[in-house]
Amino acid sequence: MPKQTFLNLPEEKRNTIISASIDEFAQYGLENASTNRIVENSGISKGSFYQYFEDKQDVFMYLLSVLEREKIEFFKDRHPPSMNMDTFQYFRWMIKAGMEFNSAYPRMVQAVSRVLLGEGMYYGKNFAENREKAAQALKMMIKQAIALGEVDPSVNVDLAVMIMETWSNAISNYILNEGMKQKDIMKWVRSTKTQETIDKLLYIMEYGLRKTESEFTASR
Amino acid sequence: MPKQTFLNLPEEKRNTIISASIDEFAQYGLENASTNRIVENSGISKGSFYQYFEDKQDVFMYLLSVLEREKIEFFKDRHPPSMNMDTFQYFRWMIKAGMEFNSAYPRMVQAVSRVLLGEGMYYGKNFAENREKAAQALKMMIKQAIALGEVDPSVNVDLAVMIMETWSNAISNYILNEGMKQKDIMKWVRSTKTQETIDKLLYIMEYGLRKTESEFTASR
DNA sequence: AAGTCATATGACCTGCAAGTCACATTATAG
DNA sequence: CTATAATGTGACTTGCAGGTCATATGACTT
Repeated sequence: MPKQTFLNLPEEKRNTIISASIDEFAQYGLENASTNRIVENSGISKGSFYQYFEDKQDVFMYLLSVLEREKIEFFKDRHPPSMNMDTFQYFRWMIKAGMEFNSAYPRMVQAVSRVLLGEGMYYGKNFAENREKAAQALKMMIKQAIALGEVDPSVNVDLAVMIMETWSNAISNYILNEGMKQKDIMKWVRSTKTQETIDKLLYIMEYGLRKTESEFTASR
Repeated sequence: MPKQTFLNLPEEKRNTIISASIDEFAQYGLENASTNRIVENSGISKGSFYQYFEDKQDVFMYLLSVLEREKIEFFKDRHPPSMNMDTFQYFRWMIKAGMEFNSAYPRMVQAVSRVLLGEGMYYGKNFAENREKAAQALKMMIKQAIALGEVDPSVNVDLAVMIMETWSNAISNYILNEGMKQKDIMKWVRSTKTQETIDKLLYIMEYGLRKTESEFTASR
């Protein structure tokens, strides 16, 4: 975590540094990020950097914590529209709310996902707990869904977790990548077309790629 | 591509170098791979390395080409068991044959996927064509499947490609990671249990996670 | 004004990467 | 056996990384 010195800084200066760090991580990941470049781009000296942070991983951890705080804040007064949703409806709500959040903090989310998904896998177990937490929540959800008879009970729970994680990441990545190309990402995410794309993707997760008797219609 | 000097080398020496490179890429990816370490671990001198290859990317490209050659060789006399398979059956056969291949060259596949999936996304467009080729084949397959009424025609083709790529990578990664923990990866991949896991995963891709009237039974 | 403390600085250290090159060794040919 | 071409070598250069530290600046106290 950052040292007190950093927290004492005027907000503007803090933001400049954080912003430069986000850019650096988004472009180079954690391992290849350069403190020298961060320092240059935020207009502070090398020495100052090390008076603020332990090292670049410390900066990243701070980023993570900020993102988490923002997420809690964001979800604080957001609740599923109804109490009687099934697991898939709930998941859909969650994904969509997640996309709303992502489009509110696109650069930060991009930087963090790049590191977590790209290097987190191979980067010791620094982030293991981070993934573990999300996985646990999903696991609970799936167990419940099986108990409620919504998910095929013959599906191994851990496999199901893997599948939902994969889907969640894929959708998130897709929306973020496409969204970053737009001029107004939030507007784009909220557009009917994008929402329908998300619906369709989740529909496929739910019912599969194969054409069946009950068909998805984009209009509903 | 490697220089003639490398190709003139006795096979054994070539293999030592390639093997060291695979280990290096598998552990560090392309960007963070060190020619110094490769050179140490293969017992050649720095100078020799640069008489064999342009740089480490050159080595990796060679690895890619070897893998592709081996794959062509491997699939040369492997054909789907029947002519009247639908798209999903064909995909299933393809995935399973792919897993067979992976378990024949686990380290090489691991190194290559790590680089392609981990860095390829952000690494300029050096590998763009590589992905493009696979995507094109998938796209054809899906278009055909839609034409045959096997896949929901309302599904956007590019989305479907993304989904099948994602599934394919997820399964491949899962099997490779689990497989590397086993003492005999090929035996493990061929085991009934593993095959059933693959079947289940593909079944879910096909019919979705939601419990429906027609249920998958592991025994068939 | 003098003293004290937090903050800022950039030259400087070490370490390791990529890549080069003059020279040594070995193979091949005449 | 000698001359020539091919291959092998590792010390060296350059570049940039992470990280340190003596010194400077400036704000606040008394």
